[in-house]
Amino acid sequence: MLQQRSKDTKETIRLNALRLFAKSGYSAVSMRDIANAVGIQPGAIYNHFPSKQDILVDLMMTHMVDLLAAANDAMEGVEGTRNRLVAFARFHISYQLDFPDHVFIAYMELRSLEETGRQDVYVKRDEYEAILREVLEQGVKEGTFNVANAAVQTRALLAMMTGITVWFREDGELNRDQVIDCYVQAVLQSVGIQE
Amino acid sequence: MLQQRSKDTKETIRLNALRLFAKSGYSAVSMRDIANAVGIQPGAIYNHFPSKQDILVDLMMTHMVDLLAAANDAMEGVEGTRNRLVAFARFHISYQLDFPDHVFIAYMELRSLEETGRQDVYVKRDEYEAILREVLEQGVKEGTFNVANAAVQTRALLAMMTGITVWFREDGELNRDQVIDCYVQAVLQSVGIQE
DNA sequence: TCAATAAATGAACGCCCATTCGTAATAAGC
DNA sequence: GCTTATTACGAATGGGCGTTCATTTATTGA
Repeated sequence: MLQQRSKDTKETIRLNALRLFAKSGYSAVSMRDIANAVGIQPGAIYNHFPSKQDILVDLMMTHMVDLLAAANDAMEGVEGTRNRLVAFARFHISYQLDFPDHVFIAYMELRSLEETGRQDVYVKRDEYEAILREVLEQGVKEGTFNVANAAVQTRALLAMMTGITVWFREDGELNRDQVIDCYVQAVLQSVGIQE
Repeated sequence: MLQQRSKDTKETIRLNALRLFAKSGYSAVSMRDIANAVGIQPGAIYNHFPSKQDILVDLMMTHMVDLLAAANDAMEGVEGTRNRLVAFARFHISYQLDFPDHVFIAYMELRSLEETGRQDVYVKRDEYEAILREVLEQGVKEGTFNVANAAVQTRALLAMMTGITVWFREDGELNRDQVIDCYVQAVLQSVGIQE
C-alpha cells in the first residue's frame, strides 16, 4: 500500500476534524473517524496532537484568533457609527458564510472544552463582542441609535447574524448578497435607523 | 437497599435525560449516566424506552407539540399585526427562558436524530416558524412593516430571540422583564416600527 | 389471596473508545 | 550514502458503550 508522508498531515487532520466535529459534534466523532477521513491509522494522529481534546482547543483558538484579526482588519479606517455598524454586520455575516464549520464549533463546543482552554476562548469571544458593543455604545452616545441596552443588543444581533448558517444554502432561493442585504437592513432598523 | 418503584419512573428518566442532553449533548451522555441520575440500573431504562434514540425523539416531539400549542394559545384573539408581533415575541422569549433545556436540545440535537423522527420534528418546526412568518407577511401587505423578505426576517428574529438563553441568568444585571423589553424593542424596530 | 403483570436487578454480550508503544518506513542533513 | 529525527503502522491496553436477558421483586386486579 502506498504511503503518503507529508508535512501537512497535521493540517489535513485539522481540516477533517473540523468538518466532522461540525457535522456530528465533538463527542460523536472518534479518533478512528478522523484517522479514517485523513487516511492514516488512529495512532498516527498522536504524532501531531497530544490528544483529541487538543485538536478541539487548537481549532477553536485558531478560529478565534483569525476571526478577531479579520474583524479588526475589516473595521480599520471605517468612520461613523452607521458605517461601522454596516461594516461589522457585513463582515460578520460573510465570515459565517465563508467558514460555517469554524463558527459552528466555536459556538457549540465550548461545553466540550475542559477548563484549560475554555477561559482562553472566552477572552477572545469577549474581545470580539466588544467590537460591536463599542459601535452600539458610540451610536447611543451620539443619539444616532435607539438602543435600550448596548450589551443586550450586541448579543441579540450576534445571535441573529450567526443563525444564518443554520438555514442558508448557496443554491437556495436567494443568493448570498441578497440575504446579506436583508440582514443588514434588519440590523440597521433594529437600532432604530430607517433604511 | 431500598427500592423505589413508581409509575413516574418514565417521567424521571425524561427529566434527567433532558437535563443531561442539554448540558453535555446527546452523544456525550450514556445510558449509564441517565440511569445513575435516575437512581436505577441501566437495563431498567429499557422497560420505559426501547432505545436511547427513542428518548431523544420523545423529548423533541413532546417539546415541539407543547411549544406549538402554547404559541397558538398565546396568539389567540390578539388583533393587529403590531400586537401580534409583540405577543409572539413575548411568548417566544418567555418560553425560551422557562424551558431553556427543551429549546436547546430541540435546536441542537436535530443532527443526532435518525431519519425517522427528524422529518416529524421539521414539520413541527416549520409550523411554528409559520406563525411568525404570517404575522410579518401580513404586516408587509398592510404597509405596517418594512421588511425585505419575510421568510429571512422570520429566521433572523427567531435566532435572535432564541439566543437569549445562551447568556441570560436570572441573577444577572438585568431582570427577566427588562431583558424581554430590550428584545421586544429590537424586534419591533427591526421590522421598521419606531418605539 | 393469589395469579398476572410491571418494573427492577445485576451480569453479560460484542463492540468501540482514547491512548500507548514497539517497530518499521520515510525524509532530511551531513 | 549514512545517520538521525519524523512519521507511520499495527497490535494491544483497560475501560465504557448500548443493549439483552434470566431472574427477582413489587404492584395490580379478580
